[in-house]
Amino acid sequence: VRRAKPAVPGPRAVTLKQFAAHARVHASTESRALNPATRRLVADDLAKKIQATAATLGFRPNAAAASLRTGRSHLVGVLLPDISNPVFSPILSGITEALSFGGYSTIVADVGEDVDRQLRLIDDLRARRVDGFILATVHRDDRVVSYCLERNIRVVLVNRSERRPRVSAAVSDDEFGIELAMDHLVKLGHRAIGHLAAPARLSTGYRRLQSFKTVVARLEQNGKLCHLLEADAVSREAGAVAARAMLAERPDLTAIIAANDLLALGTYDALRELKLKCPEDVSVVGHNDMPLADLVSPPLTTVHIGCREMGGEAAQLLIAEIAEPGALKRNVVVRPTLTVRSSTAPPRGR
Amino acid sequence: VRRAKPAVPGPRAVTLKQFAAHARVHASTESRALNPATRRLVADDLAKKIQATAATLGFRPNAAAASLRTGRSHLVGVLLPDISNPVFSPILSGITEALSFGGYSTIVADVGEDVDRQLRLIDDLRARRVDGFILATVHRDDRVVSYCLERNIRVVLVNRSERRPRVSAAVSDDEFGIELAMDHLVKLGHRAIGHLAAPARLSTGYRRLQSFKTVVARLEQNGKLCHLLEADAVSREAGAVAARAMLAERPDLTAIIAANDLLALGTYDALRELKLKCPEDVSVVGHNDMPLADLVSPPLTTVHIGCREMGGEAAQLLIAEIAEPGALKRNVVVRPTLTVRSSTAPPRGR
DNA sequence: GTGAAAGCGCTAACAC
DNA sequence: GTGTTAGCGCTTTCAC
Repeated sequence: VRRAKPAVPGPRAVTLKQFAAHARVHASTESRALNPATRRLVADDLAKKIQATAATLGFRPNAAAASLRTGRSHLVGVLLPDISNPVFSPILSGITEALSFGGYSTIVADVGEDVDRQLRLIDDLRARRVDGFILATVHRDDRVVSYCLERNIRVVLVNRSERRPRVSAAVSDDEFGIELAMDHLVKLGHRAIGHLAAPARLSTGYRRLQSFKTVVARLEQNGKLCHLLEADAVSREAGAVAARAMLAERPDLTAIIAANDLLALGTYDALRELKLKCPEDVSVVGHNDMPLADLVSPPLTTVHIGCREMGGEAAQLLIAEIAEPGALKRNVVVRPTLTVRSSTAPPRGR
Repeated sequence: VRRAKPAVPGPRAVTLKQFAAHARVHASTESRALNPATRRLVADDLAKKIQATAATLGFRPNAAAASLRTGRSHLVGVLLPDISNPVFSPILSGITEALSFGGYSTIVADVGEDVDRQLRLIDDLRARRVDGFILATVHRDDRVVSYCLERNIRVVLVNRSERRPRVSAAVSDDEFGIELAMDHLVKLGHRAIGHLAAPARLSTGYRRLQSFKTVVARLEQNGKLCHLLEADAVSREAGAVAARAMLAERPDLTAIIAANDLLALGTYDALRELKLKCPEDVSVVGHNDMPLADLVSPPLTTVHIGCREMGGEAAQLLIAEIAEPGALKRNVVVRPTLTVRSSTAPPRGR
């Protein structure tokens, strides 16, 4: 951190005291009238009058002073692994909407996968006395979560979750999503299906992979027809690398289920290189239905997740956690659906 | 705003005073050693020792208390018109990176186009004593900017700018971008070119449109061959509506320059409906080169803007503005390039 | 239902 | 170069 110039202090704003004097009431009364939690302590008509003048004159009490006094900030930190992954737009949008409805502002940090950086950011935001965190970054066994738990920091998870249910989380039903994808492909006639998994350290990678195995077993078909490969990262590039490797080893595959849309797009890249056509030669299914998934070529068949909804649920979970830190941890699971577009078709020769 | 439950206060953390006692120094010395701006007031070895222990024990002074004392918060508010527009990912990423390097955290608000909502959010964040704002929302004549100027709030603009140079801004060279697009199409042999403009209340809409007119005039070609239409909004849907109208009126157009990528994607939708092929029947050029522009079908030829860089520049401008509020306003213009992909080709019959 | 007063934790002017 | 002290603006206990 570099601090270039000594930053001139901003203009001092009107204080509660000044404003109260103007309205001919005591600062305490003013404070009580303006705070939703204490408003009922003030005579109803007086409270209304105070709120009205505050609204018209645009007076807002200094949040830093309030925070110093109360130990709470109405600020929430959100840690994202990769803001340029379009799937986080609707998640973030759902989070901020629900939080702002609850009176909270959101500080977003794009921290990447580096756990030490994540920890540093947690400390930065803790110095700001944020009331809690929403993590979209967690591994199945996450040091950041441990760190928060040890320090009594309120935290919930979104999209990804941990192996152990130590904290509340809002996630999609990963197993069911893969079932939807598999059912769809099997109905189309595919038998040699590959799964391009996300790293197993991520719940989305792990659980979708497990589900794939389960479904393969349940179908009682020849498991050898299917194939598995884990990508090194969640990105288009990692998807391309993994898909290339998978198709090199198993050129007989007629369909690939990617653990998410970015990996699916990487698969597109690999297919293009290999001069294979999608869906004619290989069908591809994604996961998440991120914005623009309908516009890529071919439009991507993918497991649709209600991301805004999931973000909103995570926000609610955090608000509940802040209100009652000891309460039981909850797991909110949103049910995905399959959005069929043009990247899937019956296999060649049918 | 609803406040559900009375939110239990978080655990009180270690104070500067306690921590100073632990290190056997006075709180003032501790404070000075920990603050980059006052570190030089403390004996060098002592400062180093204090910083080291603070780092290992993870001590951070309460930012709310510091903010109350200094009137500054090292918080910046960023107002976006539409977080789900992928072009804002790299802009935001550039902003937060540069700001965090300067010691600032970022509060992002997705406020839409509603000016009253924007004003309300400005007030919310002002109550938090943010040190300044970066606006990606402005109109060519913007009430929010006026509001900030009247109240001495530090503010800079990104991506869009105002008609008058009242505040600093980081923008792309809109005129040059259109020139690049036009040159490209003309070289391919197009003569009947349409421009799908963004709303003229936005600088990007206005300036790209003006540039289109200028270039048409300069080419001394038959201006009547060209065509203009302004979309109602910056969205794929508005782009589809406008493109449909444009092609209904002028079926002879062989190319369309959209004022941005979302409008270009809407144009794709319209072409698909009309059973016209891109680029065979109609070439399309976008603007911004947002993430995934290379993956849509066909891959979009578009004016590439260094969005991360632009966001970073905006952050620098705000940091300068905070340090020296009276200083001359600056306009940082990043120069775009043309990224040619597959949505442009020579017109039919050549 | 309203007023008085203390104090949250920090920084910066001042004293030495 | 370090210590002392006052006070930023709010909330909340207590008194009335």
